[in-house]
Amino acid sequence: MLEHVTGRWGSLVLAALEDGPIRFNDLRRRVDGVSQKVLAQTLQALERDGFVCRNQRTVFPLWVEYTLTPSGKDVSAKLLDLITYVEASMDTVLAARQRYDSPAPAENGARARE
Amino acid sequence: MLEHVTGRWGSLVLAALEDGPIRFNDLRRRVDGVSQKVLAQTLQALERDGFVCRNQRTVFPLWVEYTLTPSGKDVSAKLLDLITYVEASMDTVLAARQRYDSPAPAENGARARE
DNA sequence: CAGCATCCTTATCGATACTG
DNA sequence: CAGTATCGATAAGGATGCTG
Repeated sequence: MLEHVTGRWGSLVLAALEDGPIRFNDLRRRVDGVSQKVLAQTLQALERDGFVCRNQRTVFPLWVEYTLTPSGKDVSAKLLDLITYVEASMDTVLAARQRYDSPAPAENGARARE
Repeated sequence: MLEHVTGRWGSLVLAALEDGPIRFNDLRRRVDGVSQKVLAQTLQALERDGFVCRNQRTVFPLWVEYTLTPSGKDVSAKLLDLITYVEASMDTVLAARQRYDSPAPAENGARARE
């Protein structure tokens, strides 16, 4: 169940829902890269868990909009906090990766723990 | 890169590292269900991203311990906030699932519970 | 102890086509 | 528009055996 919210798509969908009600295809465009199949699955899982609310219009023109439930908002806020932090750390992370990927550093006086 | 920290194993590993330095096999026991292969992969990804620090003892008895870096601590804290909230919502979520999974409510007049 | 290499089984995802 | 159904590719994950 944690994976529903922390997983790749779950977190992006919850984040995208932050800005209010949104319809399926708009959401799909917003969450760039998600296929409609996966988006449907993700939304169903989140709805089942009570984090998003599905609101269907049954007369023409018909559409479905999704919103966050109260607990969905809580989760989404915490998620966004995390995502924002991680995005802000991008540069640092990329630098860390280069250090990690580059050839072994020269030996100076410092040693690993003994 | 976000998936490294939000993914199933990444988040659990970061959360497990909250309590301070821990060795590989202890970590493996702590993060219940992770295989050693996946744990090694996860740790490498997190180390590469600069969220965890690997500290290897090169003399006998040899072991490796992992700790959170400063940014790792930040991420871990935010993650733990989320995990704690989600865990606390378990009951609510399970109830929501039962509602979702139960047979469709009658369509005219008689409504399920609303 | 920590971790790599290999094989093999699943789960996940994308593309496509079709329905209410 | 908002999905469902099916198929095939591919990536993730487990089991086992081996190494510094």
